[in-house]
Amino acid sequence: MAFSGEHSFRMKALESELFQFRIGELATMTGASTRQLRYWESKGIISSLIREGEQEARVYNYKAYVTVASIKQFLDEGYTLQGAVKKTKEYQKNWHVLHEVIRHSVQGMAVLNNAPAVDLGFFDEDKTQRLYAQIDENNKVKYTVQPWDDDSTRIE
DNA sequence: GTTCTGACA
DNA sequence: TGTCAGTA
Repeated sequence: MAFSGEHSFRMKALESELFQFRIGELATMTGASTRQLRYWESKGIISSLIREGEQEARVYNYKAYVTVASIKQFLDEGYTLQGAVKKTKEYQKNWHVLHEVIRHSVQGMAVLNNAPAVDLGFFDEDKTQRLYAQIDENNKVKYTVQPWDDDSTRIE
């Protein structure tokens, strides 16, 4: 059966400089208060992007989000701020592994057998097969390896 | 309406 | 850390 993928879009890097938010949004996203975010920044635990003046609104990037989300999680688990920061730093050393795997794996959406699928990229070194993930009626993830067809319609 | 800094509890 | 004040 020939592969008939219809790639609707390609995911841009999560760390894109376009992926930014202000303190209120970051607070909502992570559950941390704006007071905490400012306090942590004053302690050098987190950092926002460079501001023109002190009165300018803070802008955070994806890295700040991941850091805050991690600290907040450990805080909720009962760690002190100091402990949560320590834990976060320990994991932070290895985040590049998760980051690279995700960046190289999830390449976008595709349509397989008339059903939505996540394009997980090439399955083999020779780049002849591609891995796709789909979910069934019970939301269980199913993986499918399909021969890569260079002639398939693709939107870059 | 949102964010900023500083101050008080 | 929450909250309120007075700004920008």
